[in-house]
Amino acid sequence: MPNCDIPGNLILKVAVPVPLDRLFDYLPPLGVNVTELQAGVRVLVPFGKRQQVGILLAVADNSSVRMDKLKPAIAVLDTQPLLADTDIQLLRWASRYYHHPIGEVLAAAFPVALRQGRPALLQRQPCFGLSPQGRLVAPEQLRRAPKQQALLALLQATGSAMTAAALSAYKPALKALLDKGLVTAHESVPGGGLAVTKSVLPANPDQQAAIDAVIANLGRFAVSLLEGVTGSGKTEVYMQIIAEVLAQGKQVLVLLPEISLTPQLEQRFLKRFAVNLVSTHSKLTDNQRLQAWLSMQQGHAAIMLGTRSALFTPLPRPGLIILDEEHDSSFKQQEGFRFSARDVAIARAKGLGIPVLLGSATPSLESMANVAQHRYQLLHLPNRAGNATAPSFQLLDIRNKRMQAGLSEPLLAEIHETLAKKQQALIFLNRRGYAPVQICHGCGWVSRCRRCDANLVIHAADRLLRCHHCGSEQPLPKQCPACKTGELQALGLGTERIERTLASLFPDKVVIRLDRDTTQRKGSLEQYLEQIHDGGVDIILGTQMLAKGHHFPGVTLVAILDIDSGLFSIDYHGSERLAQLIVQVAGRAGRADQPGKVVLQTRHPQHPLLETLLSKGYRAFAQSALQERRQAGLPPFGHQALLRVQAGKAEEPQQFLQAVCQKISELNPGKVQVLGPVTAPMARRAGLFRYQLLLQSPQRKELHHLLDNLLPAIYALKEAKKVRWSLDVDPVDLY
DNA sequence: AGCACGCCGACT
DNA sequence: GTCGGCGTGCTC
Repeated sequence: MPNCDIPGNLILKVAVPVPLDRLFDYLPPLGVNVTELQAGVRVLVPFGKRQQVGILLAVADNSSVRMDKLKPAIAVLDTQPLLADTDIQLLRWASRYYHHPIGEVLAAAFPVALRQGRPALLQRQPCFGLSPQGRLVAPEQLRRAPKQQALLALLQATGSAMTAAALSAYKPALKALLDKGLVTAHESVPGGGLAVTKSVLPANPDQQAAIDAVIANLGRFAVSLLEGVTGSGKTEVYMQIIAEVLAQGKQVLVLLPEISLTPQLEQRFLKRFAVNLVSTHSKLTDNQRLQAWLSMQQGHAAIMLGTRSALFTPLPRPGLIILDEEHDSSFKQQEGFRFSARDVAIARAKGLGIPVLLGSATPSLESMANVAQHRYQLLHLPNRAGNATAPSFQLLDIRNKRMQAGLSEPLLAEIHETLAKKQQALIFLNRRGYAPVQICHGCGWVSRCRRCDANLVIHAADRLLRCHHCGSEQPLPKQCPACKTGELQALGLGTERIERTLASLFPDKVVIRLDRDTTQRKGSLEQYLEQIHDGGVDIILGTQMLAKGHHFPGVTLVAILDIDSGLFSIDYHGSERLAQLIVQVAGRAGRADQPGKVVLQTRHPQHPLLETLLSKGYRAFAQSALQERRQAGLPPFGHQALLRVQAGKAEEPQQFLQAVCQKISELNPGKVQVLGPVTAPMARRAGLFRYQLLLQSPQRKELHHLLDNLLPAIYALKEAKKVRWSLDVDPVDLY
């Protein structure tokens, strides 16, 4: 009955950023020539009682909505599409693949300012960069960059000789390039010209092979995995490939897992490349992010450096996508539109017909499997650059050993020895706070969170008990809240406690703690890193963040205090993460003249994971872990989707998942396995009861076919209205 | 997700 | 008599 043709009327099909997986139809705004409207422009539309900025996806001559329900759009906000058709197709594909509403998926491709309807206006003003000398330079100096680029192209085209005329036209650009070491001037040639060549920058044979392999792929789709140990010179490989892409006049997108790594790489790139470079991350203002996005979208910038959300930046001259530290789980968005930036980057490159370069010292098991199946090309950098030797590992069996606050005596001896040689020690413990729980020795009371299935962590410096899951906190009790008489004790270890122990054991040494609590203040991490590099620190202690990217050349001893929790994780990703963590943390140590030593404290020295990893290396570990995954039918050999639910009363998620299971059985899922419903590993969090249902199939197609039919049914369930639910396709975290 | 409407308890 | 609690329903 609905489908009504409206002769002579054209209908706008608009994606609106609301959690409803459909398009909304509008009449064109008054006075707008509909035939000139293109998909990819923003439109301001009335939506219920409010206004929304939507994206026009199509103009049609019919609507399935009754004519009297159609409202005219308020305004068209752009004269040109902000997204290219290939990117709209990519986003529509991602919406289907992740089963996430199209309007929200499209919104994720835009910087906040554009989502709010601000004009897509590129300003020239707020761009600053670093000069080769590391000084902040103003816009005029940066504006020279296109000339430098043109000069490089000229040299490429004409060989080496520059005429006197070209020399005078490009004098400042040439000087800049000489300063950067990108060109070498040889001698004067007759007529007042100059012989200039592009410098051959140093690359060892492995690096050169990797560079050549990726350059050979330019202009077509291919995925390369650059497996390079820490210090093997991955960045140099990236830069030489980027130089070639830039010489071809194309753009490069570089994705990184963490904002703390962006400035480092940005400085190296700015020193090297004579082109406009922009970077984007969450510490920038909305307008700064808008400007970075627009300068890429309008082709002014040639390189964009950014985190996950930068993936969708429009590229009018796409050349290459690089995704560094590809194993890092922060490439998976963990809320809302739960996409994998790695997987979507590959889909995007395929659509654009360009190569993707994935880099890691510890590639994900998925990528290793793709190499084995010849879907990805493996490029290997097995050696550390500059003769640096790989660190040696030592498993320290701490069973029945005397410990001082988590530090065994042999480890303390190692630390003493290292400090005596004026070298630095790095100590890793992935638990912040003073102690993970407080307990009453008299009555057994424990510091439990009232809203979560978790303990309150002692934060001694703040004199607080704090929940790491919901953030609630209370003053540190001085007497037992239950029996009032028993002695309160701190149970277990956190970085804060280790810090105190180290300070008392090494009173004349400088100990620095790096965790979320000490680096919350903006710029404090950078300050600490500088202090460490200047050598004013003897012991570096910290969590996760030590494992990522930063190199500490003065460190020769690395200790991981507790690896056992990773050995027996409930999530099957645990062993992969532990192996990556061990190799990554180990990579922080050692330099050319001083090989590093890595000490792992464990009560399970015979654990097969450790034996394989330490005696045969990461690749052998990955192979055996993949073998286990294959036997268990787990990813990447099986495919998963996780339905999570939470609500204020325990019955509501239960009833919801029961109804979902009923629907699944009606839809006859074939080979799709249904695991659950079960309570989530943390059954209650922030006062909400949490449950989940895992769907798994050996065939991706079958799983997605089921989801295609199941999702509309879930939206229609009356039980769905009482809960908060979300679907996670290819989950990397089963919590 | 917002934002309405709508029908039952404690306040000026 | 109203203010406001959050259940249910809709958004072209």
